Amino acid sequence: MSEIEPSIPQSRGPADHNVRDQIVDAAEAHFSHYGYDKTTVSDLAKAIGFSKAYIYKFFDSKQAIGEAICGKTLTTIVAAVEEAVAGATTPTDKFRRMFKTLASTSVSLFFNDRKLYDIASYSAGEGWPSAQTYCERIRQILTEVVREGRESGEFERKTPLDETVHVIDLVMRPYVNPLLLQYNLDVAEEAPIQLANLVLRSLAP
Amino acid sequence: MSEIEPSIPQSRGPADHNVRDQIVDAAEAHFSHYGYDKTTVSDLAKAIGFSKAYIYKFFDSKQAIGEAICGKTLTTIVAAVEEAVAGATTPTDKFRRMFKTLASTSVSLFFNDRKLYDIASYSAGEGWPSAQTYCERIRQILTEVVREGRESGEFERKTPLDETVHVIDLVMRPYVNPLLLQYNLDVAEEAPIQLANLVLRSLAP
DNA sequence: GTAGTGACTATAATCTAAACTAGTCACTCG
DNA sequence: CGAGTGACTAGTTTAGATTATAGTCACTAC
Repeated sequence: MSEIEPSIPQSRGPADHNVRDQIVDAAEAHFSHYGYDKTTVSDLAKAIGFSKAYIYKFFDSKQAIGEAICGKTLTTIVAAVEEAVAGATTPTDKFRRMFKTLASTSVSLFFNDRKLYDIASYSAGEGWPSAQTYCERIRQILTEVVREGRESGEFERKTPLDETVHVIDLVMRPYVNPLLLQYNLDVAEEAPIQLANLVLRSLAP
Repeated sequence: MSEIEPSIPQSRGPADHNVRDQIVDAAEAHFSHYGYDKTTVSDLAKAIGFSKAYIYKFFDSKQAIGEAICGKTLTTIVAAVEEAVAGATTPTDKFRRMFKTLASTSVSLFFNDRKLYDIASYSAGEGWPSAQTYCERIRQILTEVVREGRESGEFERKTPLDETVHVIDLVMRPYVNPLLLQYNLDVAEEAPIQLANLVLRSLAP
Protein backbone atom coordinates (compact mmCIF):
# COMPACT_ATOMS: atom_id res chain seq x y z
CA MET A 1 0.00 0.00 0.00
CA SER A 2 2.30 2.77 -1.13
CA GLU A 3 2.63 3.35 -4.87
CA ILE A 4 0.34 5.26 -7.17
CA GLU A 5 -1.41 2.66 -9.27
CA PRO A 6 -2.57 3.23 -12.83
CA SER A 7 -5.82 2.11 -11.19
CA ILE A 8 -7.76 0.21 -13.81
CA PRO A 9 -8.40 -2.96 -11.81
CA GLN A 10 -10.56 -5.08 -14.05
CA SER A 11 -12.67 -8.09 -13.44
CA ARG A 12 -12.13 -11.29 -15.29
CA GLY A 13 -14.35 -14.13 -16.32
CA PRO A 14 -18.14 -14.07 -16.20
CA ALA A 15 -19.55 -11.06 -14.36
CA ASP A 16 -22.40 -13.10 -13.03
CA HIS A 17 -21.12 -16.27 -11.50
CA ASN A 18 -21.76 -18.12 -8.29
CA VAL A 19 -18.06 -18.38 -7.43
CA ARG A 20 -17.54 -14.66 -7.97
CA ASP A 21 -20.24 -13.99 -5.42
CA GLN A 22 -18.68 -16.46 -3.02
CA ILE A 23 -15.37 -14.64 -3.35
CA VAL A 24 -17.00 -11.29 -2.73
CA ASP A 25 -18.86 -12.61 0.30
CA ALA A 26 -15.75 -14.18 1.77
CA ALA A 27 -13.77 -11.03 1.08
CA GLU A 28 -16.36 -8.85 2.74
CA ALA A 29 -16.32 -11.02 5.85
CA HIS A 30 -12.54 -11.27 6.00
CA PHE A 31 -11.76 -7.66 5.14
CA SER A 32 -14.29 -6.50 7.67
CA HIS A 33 -12.85 -8.71 10.38
CA TYR A 34 -9.11 -8.77 9.73
CA GLY A 35 -8.67 -5.83 7.38
CA TYR A 36 -7.49 -5.69 3.79
CA ASP A 37 -3.79 -6.07 4.54
CA LYS A 38 -4.09 -8.96 6.95
CA THR A 39 -6.29 -10.94 4.59
CA THR A 40 -4.41 -13.00 2.03
CA VAL A 41 -5.83 -14.22 -1.23
CA SER A 42 -5.13 -17.73 0.03
CA ASP A 43 -7.36 -17.03 3.03
CA LEU A 44 -10.21 -16.21 0.67
CA ALA A 45 -9.48 -19.31 -1.41
CA LYS A 46 -9.52 -21.50 1.67
CA ALA A 47 -12.76 -19.93 2.84
CA ILE A 48 -14.60 -20.83 -0.36
CA GLY A 49 -12.86 -24.18 -0.76
CA PHE A 50 -11.02 -23.48 -3.99
CA SER A 51 -7.41 -22.86 -4.85
CA LYS A 52 -5.91 -19.43 -4.91
CA ALA A 53 -5.26 -19.66 -8.65
CA TYR A 54 -8.96 -20.04 -9.30
CA ILE A 55 -9.68 -16.69 -7.71
CA TYR A 56 -7.57 -15.08 -10.39
CA LYS A 57 -9.98 -16.44 -12.97
CA PHE A 58 -12.50 -13.94 -11.59
CA PHE A 59 -10.42 -11.03 -10.38
CA ASP A 60 -7.44 -9.36 -11.93
CA SER A 61 -5.78 -8.70 -8.63
CA LYS A 62 -6.29 -8.50 -4.91
CA GLN A 63 -6.93 -4.81 -5.38
CA ALA A 64 -9.78 -5.61 -7.74
CA ILE A 65 -11.39 -7.60 -4.94
CA GLY A 66 -10.76 -4.70 -2.61
CA GLU A 67 -12.49 -2.43 -5.07
CA ALA A 68 -15.52 -4.65 -5.20
CA ILE A 69 -15.85 -4.56 -1.42
CA CYS A 70 -15.14 -0.84 -1.35
CA GLY A 71 -17.77 -0.26 -3.98
CA LYS A 72 -20.32 -2.19 -1.95
CA THR A 73 -19.45 -0.23 1.17
CA LEU A 74 -19.73 3.14 -0.51
CA THR A 75 -22.95 2.08 -2.18
CA THR A 76 -24.41 1.69 1.31
CA ILE A 77 -23.73 5.36 1.99
CA VAL A 78 -25.15 6.41 -1.34
CA ALA A 79 -28.28 4.38 -0.64
CA ALA A 80 -28.76 6.10 2.73
CA VAL A 81 -28.33 9.49 1.07
CA GLU A 82 -30.78 8.63 -1.69
CA GLU A 83 -33.31 7.51 0.85
CA ALA A 84 -32.89 10.70 2.86
CA VAL A 85 -33.36 12.83 -0.22
CA ALA A 86 -36.40 10.85 -1.31
CA GLY A 87 -37.92 11.31 2.13
CA ALA A 88 -37.75 15.10 1.96
CA THR A 89 -40.21 17.40 0.27
CA THR A 90 -38.60 20.73 -0.59
CA PRO A 91 -35.20 21.05 -2.28
CA THR A 92 -34.02 23.02 0.75
CA ASP A 93 -34.93 20.15 2.97
CA LYS A 94 -33.46 17.67 0.54
CA PHE A 95 -30.14 19.42 0.64
CA ARG A 96 -30.12 19.62 4.42
CA ARG A 97 -30.93 15.96 4.80
CA MET A 98 -28.55 14.93 2.07
CA PHE A 99 -25.59 16.59 3.70
CA LYS A 100 -26.48 15.50 7.19
CA THR A 101 -27.13 11.88 6.23
CA LEU A 102 -23.98 11.68 4.19
CA ALA A 103 -21.85 12.71 7.12
CA SER A 104 -23.64 10.73 9.81
CA THR A 105 -23.71 7.54 7.75
CA SER A 106 -20.02 7.86 7.03
CA VAL A 107 -19.19 8.57 10.65
CA SER A 108 -21.22 5.60 11.72
CA LEU A 109 -19.33 3.43 9.25
CA PHE A 110 -16.11 4.77 10.68
CA PHE A 111 -17.01 3.71 14.18
CA ASN A 112 -18.91 0.51 13.48
CA ASP A 113 -17.01 -0.97 10.57
CA ARG A 114 -13.64 0.55 10.91
CA LYS A 115 -11.83 -2.02 8.80
CA LEU A 116 -14.14 -1.45 5.85
CA TYR A 117 -13.92 2.28 6.38
CA ASP A 118 -10.15 2.05 6.14
CA ILE A 119 -10.41 0.40 2.75
CA ALA A 120 -12.72 3.17 1.58
CA SER A 121 -10.31 5.74 2.94
CA TYR A 122 -7.36 4.12 1.26
CA SER A 123 -9.37 3.84 -1.92
CA ALA A 124 -10.10 7.56 -1.86
CA GLY A 125 -6.43 8.32 -1.23
CA GLU A 126 -5.32 6.28 -4.23
CA GLY A 127 -8.13 7.45 -6.46
CA TRP A 128 -9.51 3.97 -7.07
CA PRO A 129 -12.44 3.90 -9.49
CA SER A 130 -14.79 2.82 -6.70
CA ALA A 131 -14.09 6.01 -4.80
CA GLN A 132 -14.31 8.14 -7.90
CA THR A 133 -17.63 6.63 -8.84
CA TYR A 134 -18.85 7.33 -5.34
CA CYS A 135 -17.88 11.00 -5.50
CA GLU A 136 -19.48 11.34 -8.90
CA ARG A 137 -22.67 9.77 -7.67
CA ILE A 138 -22.85 12.18 -4.74
CA ARG A 139 -22.33 15.04 -7.13
CA GLN A 140 -25.10 13.73 -9.36
CA ILE A 141 -27.52 13.65 -6.46
CA LEU A 142 -26.45 17.14 -5.49
CA THR A 143 -26.93 18.37 -9.06
CA GLU A 144 -30.42 16.95 -9.08
CA VAL A 145 -31.32 18.66 -5.82
CA VAL A 146 -29.94 22.01 -6.96
CA ARG A 147 -31.70 21.80 -10.31
CA GLU A 148 -34.96 21.01 -8.61
CA GLY A 149 -34.47 23.96 -6.28
CA ARG A 150 -33.87 26.22 -9.24
CA GLU A 151 -36.93 24.98 -11.04
CA SER A 152 -39.13 25.51 -8.02
CA GLY A 153 -37.73 29.03 -7.60
CA GLU A 154 -36.24 28.27 -4.19
CA PHE A 155 -32.67 28.72 -5.40
CA GLU A 156 -31.10 31.45 -7.49
CA ARG A 157 -30.65 30.79 -11.20
CA LYS A 158 -28.05 33.31 -12.33
CA THR A 159 -24.90 31.29 -11.69
CA PRO A 160 -24.26 28.43 -14.12
CA LEU A 161 -25.49 25.17 -12.63
CA ASP A 162 -22.10 23.48 -12.94
CA GLU A 163 -20.41 26.27 -11.08
CA THR A 164 -22.90 26.23 -8.24
CA VAL A 165 -22.68 22.47 -7.90
CA HIS A 166 -18.92 22.55 -7.98
CA VAL A 167 -18.56 25.02 -5.17
CA ILE A 168 -21.09 23.18 -3.00
CA ASP A 169 -19.12 20.05 -3.75
CA LEU A 170 -16.05 21.81 -2.40
CA VAL A 171 -17.90 22.61 0.80
CA MET A 172 -19.06 19.02 1.20
CA ARG A 173 -15.77 17.45 0.21
CA PRO A 174 -14.32 17.14 3.73
CA TYR A 175 -17.35 15.06 4.68
CA VAL A 176 -17.79 13.13 1.42
CA ASN A 177 -14.26 11.90 0.98
CA PRO A 178 -13.55 9.18 3.56
CA LEU A 179 -9.89 10.09 3.60
CA LEU A 180 -10.73 13.63 4.66
CA LEU A 181 -13.62 12.81 6.95
CA GLN A 182 -11.22 11.14 9.38
CA TYR A 183 -9.74 14.50 10.17
CA ASN A 184 -13.10 16.15 10.61
CA LEU A 185 -14.73 13.68 12.96
CA ASP A 186 -14.72 16.25 15.76
CA VAL A 187 -17.16 18.46 13.87
CA ALA A 188 -18.84 15.90 11.63
CA GLU A 189 -22.11 16.04 13.55
CA GLU A 190 -22.82 19.76 13.61
CA ALA A 191 -20.76 21.03 10.68
CA PRO A 192 -23.07 19.66 7.96
CA ILE A 193 -26.04 21.41 9.55
CA GLN A 194 -24.27 24.73 9.83
CA LEU A 195 -22.66 24.47 6.43
CA ALA A 196 -25.99 23.54 4.89
CA ASN A 197 -27.42 26.75 6.29
CA LEU A 198 -24.57 28.75 4.88
CA VAL A 199 -24.90 27.14 1.47
CA LEU A 200 -28.66 27.65 1.44
CA ARG A 201 -28.27 31.30 2.33
CA SER A 202 -25.87 31.68 -0.59
CA LEU A 203 -28.41 29.97 -2.85
CA ALA A 204 -31.17 32.43 -2.00
CA PRO A 205 -32.65 33.97 -5.16
CA MET B 1 6.15 10.21 15.40
CA SER B 2 3.27 8.03 16.41
CA GLU B 3 1.81 8.54 19.91
CA ILE B 4 -0.61 11.20 21.09
CA GLU B 5 1.40 13.54 23.27
CA PRO B 6 -0.01 15.46 26.22
CA SER B 7 1.52 18.29 24.17
CA ILE B 8 2.72 20.90 26.64
CA PRO B 9 6.29 21.21 25.38
CA GLN B 10 7.86 23.95 27.47
CA SER B 11 10.96 25.97 27.10
CA ARG B 12 13.62 26.07 29.74
CA GLY B 13 16.23 28.58 30.83
CA PRO B 14 16.24 32.21 29.80
CA ALA B 15 13.76 33.03 27.06
CA ASP B 16 16.11 35.53 25.55
CA HIS B 17 19.53 34.03 25.17
CA ASN B 18 22.09 33.99 22.41
CA VAL B 19 22.50 30.22 22.55
CA ARG B 20 18.75 29.68 22.32
CA ASP B 21 18.74 31.67 19.12
CA GLN B 22 21.67 29.68 17.81
CA ILE B 23 19.77 26.47 18.48
CA VAL B 24 16.70 27.75 16.71
CA ASP B 25 18.74 28.91 13.73
CA ALA B 26 20.56 25.60 13.46
CA ALA B 27 17.30 23.71 13.85
CA GLU B 28 15.62 25.73 11.14
CA ALA B 29 18.48 25.03 8.76
CA HIS B 30 18.69 21.34 9.60
CA PHE B 31 14.96 20.63 9.73
CA SER B 32 14.50 22.46 6.47
CA HIS B 33 17.26 20.49 4.80
CA TYR B 34 17.11 17.01 6.33
CA GLY B 35 13.67 17.01 7.94
CA TYR B 36 12.68 16.74 11.58
CA ASP B 37 13.16 12.98 11.88
CA LYS B 38 16.53 12.78 10.20
CA THR B 39 17.94 15.59 12.32
CA THR B 40 19.30 14.46 15.67
CA VAL B 41 19.72 16.68 18.68
CA SER B 42 23.42 15.86 18.50
CA ASP B 43 23.51 17.27 14.98
CA LEU B 44 22.20 20.57 16.28
CA ALA B 45 24.69 20.50 19.15
CA LYS B 46 27.55 19.88 16.77
CA ALA B 47 26.35 22.69 14.49
CA ILE B 48 26.51 25.28 17.27
CA GLY B 49 29.64 23.82 18.87
CA PHE B 50 28.12 22.77 22.20
CA SER B 51 27.29 19.45 23.71
CA LYS B 52 23.90 17.89 23.35
CA ALA B 53 23.25 18.14 27.07
CA TYR B 54 23.52 21.90 26.90
CA ILE B 55 20.66 22.08 24.44
CA TYR B 56 18.42 20.60 27.10
CA LYS B 57 19.16 23.63 29.29
CA PHE B 58 17.10 25.61 26.78
CA PHE B 59 14.53 23.20 25.46
CA ASP B 60 12.50 20.58 27.25
CA SER B 61 12.62 18.16 24.38
CA LYS B 62 13.32 17.78 20.71
CA GLN B 63 9.62 18.34 20.14
CA ALA B 64 9.88 21.72 21.85
CA ILE B 65 12.51 22.69 19.29
CA GLY B 66 10.23 21.40 16.56
CA GLU B 67 7.47 23.57 17.93
CA ALA B 68 9.64 26.63 17.84
CA ILE B 69 10.45 26.05 14.18
CA CYS B 70 6.87 25.17 13.41
CA GLY B 71 5.72 28.35 15.11
CA LYS B 72 8.11 30.42 13.04
CA THR B 73 6.95 28.74 9.86
CA LEU B 74 3.29 29.28 10.58
CA THR B 75 3.97 32.85 11.62
CA THR B 76 5.22 33.44 8.09
CA ILE B 77 1.83 32.45 6.74
CA VAL B 78 0.02 34.60 9.27
CA ALA B 79 2.21 37.55 8.32
CA ALA B 80 1.36 37.13 4.65
CA VAL B 81 -2.32 36.97 5.51
CA GLU B 82 -2.13 40.04 7.70
CA GLU B 83 -0.38 41.93 4.97
CA ALA B 84 -3.00 40.90 2.42
CA VAL B 85 -5.81 42.01 4.72
CA ALA B 86 -4.11 45.29 5.46
CA GLY B 87 -3.69 45.93 1.75
CA ALA B 88 -7.41 45.64 1.05
CA THR B 89 -9.99 48.34 1.48
CA THR B 90 -13.48 46.85 1.90
CA PRO B 91 -14.25 43.93 4.24
CA THR B 92 -15.43 41.98 1.19
CA ASP B 93 -12.10 42.46 -0.45
CA LYS B 94 -10.30 41.72 2.81
CA PHE B 95 -12.04 38.42 3.10
CA ARG B 96 -11.30 37.45 -0.48
CA ARG B 97 -7.64 38.32 -0.19
CA MET B 98 -7.35 36.70 3.20
CA PHE B 99 -8.64 33.38 1.98
CA LYS B 100 -6.70 33.44 -1.25
CA THR B 101 -3.42 34.47 0.37
CA LEU B 102 -3.78 31.91 3.09
CA ALA B 103 -4.10 29.09 0.61
CA SER B 104 -1.52 30.28 -1.88
CA THR B 105 1.08 30.97 0.80
CA SER B 106 0.54 27.55 2.29
CA VAL B 107 0.72 25.84 -1.08
CA SER B 108 3.89 27.69 -1.86
CA LEU B 109 5.35 26.55 1.44
CA PHE B 110 4.35 23.01 0.55
CA PHE B 111 6.25 23.11 -2.72
CA ASN B 112 9.21 25.25 -1.76
CA ASP B 113 9.93 24.17 1.80
CA ARG B 114 8.45 20.72 1.91
CA LYS B 115 10.40 19.59 4.96
CA LEU B 116 9.19 22.51 7.04
CA TYR B 117 5.69 22.00 5.71
CA ASP B 118 5.79 18.41 6.91
CA ILE B 119 6.57 19.56 10.43
CA ALA B 120 3.63 21.94 10.31
CA SER B 121 1.44 19.17 9.01
CA TYR B 122 2.54 16.78 11.71
CA SER B 123 2.10 19.52 14.26
CA ALA B 124 -1.48 20.04 13.13
CA GLY B 125 -2.15 16.33 13.27
CA GLU B 126 -0.88 16.05 16.82
CA GLY B 127 -2.52 19.24 17.98
CA TRP B 128 0.72 20.88 19.04
CA PRO B 129 0.27 24.31 20.62
CA SER B 130 2.04 25.98 17.68
CA ALA B 131 -0.62 24.69 15.30
CA GLN B 132 -3.44 25.56 17.66
CA THR B 133 -2.15 29.06 18.11
CA TYR B 134 -1.96 29.39 14.36
CA CYS B 135 -5.56 28.31 13.86
CA GLU B 136 -6.69 30.68 16.60
CA ARG B 137 -4.80 33.54 15.02
CA ILE B 138 -6.42 32.91 11.65
CA ARG B 139 -9.78 32.85 13.35
CA GLN B 140 -9.01 36.16 15.08
CA ILE B 141 -8.19 37.78 11.79
CA LEU B 142 -11.36 36.37 10.30
CA THR B 143 -13.40 37.64 13.24
CA GLU B 144 -11.98 41.10 12.75
CA VAL B 145 -12.84 41.11 9.06
CA VAL B 146 -16.38 39.91 9.67
CA ARG B 147 -16.95 42.42 12.44
CA GLU B 148 -15.74 45.20 10.25
CA GLY B 149 -18.03 44.05 7.48
CA ARG B 150 -20.96 44.08 9.86
CA GLU B 151 -20.14 47.53 11.10
CA SER B 152 -19.86 48.91 7.61
CA GLY B 153 -23.19 47.32 6.73
CA GLU B 154 -21.67 45.09 4.05
CA PHE B 155 -22.46 41.88 5.95
CA GLU B 156 -25.66 40.76 7.62
CA ARG B 157 -25.93 41.22 11.39
CA LYS B 158 -28.69 38.87 12.48
CA THR B 159 -26.62 35.74 13.13
CA PRO B 160 -24.43 35.84 16.24
CA LEU B 161 -20.90 36.82 15.31
CA ASP B 162 -19.39 33.67 16.84
CA GLU B 163 -21.67 31.46 14.83
CA THR B 164 -20.90 33.21 11.57
CA VAL B 165 -17.19 33.08 12.19
CA HIS B 166 -17.34 29.44 13.18
CA VAL B 167 -19.07 28.32 10.02
CA ILE B 168 -16.72 30.32 7.82
CA ASP B 169 -13.90 28.73 9.75
CA LEU B 170 -15.32 25.35 8.79
CA VAL B 171 -15.30 26.34 5.14
CA MET B 172 -11.71 27.52 5.34
CA ARG B 173 -10.47 24.64 7.44
CA PRO B 174 -9.34 22.40 4.56
CA TYR B 175 -7.04 25.19 3.42
CA VAL B 176 -5.96 26.49 6.81
CA ASN B 177 -4.93 23.23 8.40
CA PRO B 178 -1.68 22.04 6.81
CA LEU B 179 -2.62 18.43 7.44
CA LEU B 180 -5.79 18.85 5.39
CA LEU B 181 -4.38 21.14 2.72
CA GLN B 182 -2.21 18.29 1.44
CA TYR B 183 -5.31 16.52 0.24
CA ASN B 184 -6.74 19.63 -1.38
CA LEU B 185 -3.75 20.74 -3.39
CA ASP B 186 -5.56 19.96 -6.61
CA VAL B 187 -8.13 22.68 -5.98
CA ALA B 188 -6.17 24.96 -3.66
CA GLU B 189 -5.78 27.66 -6.28
CA GLU B 190 -9.35 28.18 -7.42
CA ALA B 191 -11.33 26.83 -4.47
CA PRO B 192 -10.61 29.78 -2.14
CA ILE B 193 -11.87 32.21 -4.77
CA GLN B 194 -15.06 30.29 -5.41
CA LEU B 195 -15.65 29.53 -1.74
CA ALA B 196 -15.07 33.18 -0.87
CA ASN B 197 -17.82 34.09 -3.30
CA LEU B 198 -20.14 31.56 -1.76
CA VAL B 199 -19.40 32.78 1.74
CA LEU B 200 -19.84 36.41 0.74
CA ARG B 201 -23.19 35.66 -0.87
CA SER B 202 -24.28 34.03 2.36
CA LEU B 203 -23.14 37.08 4.27
CA ALA B 204 -25.26 39.48 2.21
CA PRO B 205 -27.49 41.58 4.45
C1' DG C 1 -13.56 -26.89 -24.16
C1' DT C 2 -14.40 -26.01 -19.17
C1' DA C 3 -13.46 -26.20 -14.24
C1' DG C 4 -9.85 -26.24 -11.40
C1' DT C 5 -4.99 -26.76 -9.48
C1' DG C 6 0.19 -27.46 -7.69
C1' DA C 7 4.35 -25.68 -8.25
C1' DC C 8 6.94 -21.70 -9.18
C1' DT C 9 9.00 -16.67 -8.95
C1' DA C 10 9.63 -11.97 -7.88
C1' DT C 11 8.32 -8.86 -4.61
C1' DA C 12 6.75 -7.36 -0.16
C1' DA C 13 6.16 -8.10 4.70
C1' DT C 14 8.18 -9.64 9.07
C1' DC C 15 11.57 -10.63 12.43
C1' DT C 16 15.75 -9.81 15.13
C1' DA C 17 20.15 -8.40 16.61
C1' DA C 18 22.98 -4.48 16.42
C1' DA C 19 23.37 0.54 16.20
C1' DC C 20 21.48 4.88 17.31
C1' DT C 21 19.06 8.53 19.68
C1' DA C 22 16.37 11.28 23.21
C1' DG C 23 16.85 12.63 27.45
C1' DT C 24 19.21 12.66 32.35
C1' DC C 25 22.57 13.46 35.88
C1' DA C 26 26.50 13.76 38.47
C1' DC C 27 30.21 16.08 37.54
C1' DT C 28 34.13 19.63 36.24
C1' DC C 29 36.06 24.12 35.60
C1' DG C 30 36.55 29.01 36.11
C1' DC D 1 27.38 29.79 41.45
C1' DG D 2 26.74 29.35 36.48
C1' DA D 3 28.36 27.58 32.08
C1' DG D 4 29.08 23.44 30.06
C1' DT D 5 29.90 18.29 29.48
C1' DG D 6 30.99 12.88 29.26
C1' DA D 7 29.00 8.92 30.20
C1' DC D 8 24.96 6.42 30.88
C1' DT D 9 20.17 4.10 29.94
C1' DA D 10 15.72 3.02 28.14
C1' DG D 11 13.56 3.07 24.22
C1' DT D 12 13.61 3.33 19.21
C1' DT D 13 15.32 2.82 14.51
C1' DT D 14 17.82 0.26 11.10
C1' DA D 15 19.86 -3.28 8.22
C1' DG D 16 19.65 -7.41 6.38
C1' DA D 17 18.56 -12.15 6.58
C1' DT D 18 14.12 -14.89 6.52
C1' DT D 19 9.56 -15.81 5.58
C1' DA D 20 5.11 -14.95 3.44
C1' DT D 21 2.32 -13.35 -0.36
C1' DA D 22 0.55 -11.83 -4.97
C1' DG D 23 0.25 -13.31 -9.21
C1' DT D 24 1.38 -16.72 -13.30
C1' DC D 25 1.44 -20.82 -16.01
C1' DA D 26 1.60 -25.25 -17.62
C1' DC D 27 -0.92 -28.76 -16.46
C1' DT D 28 -4.80 -32.51 -15.16
C1' DA D 29 -9.43 -34.38 -15.24
C1' DC D 30 -13.69 -34.43 -17.10
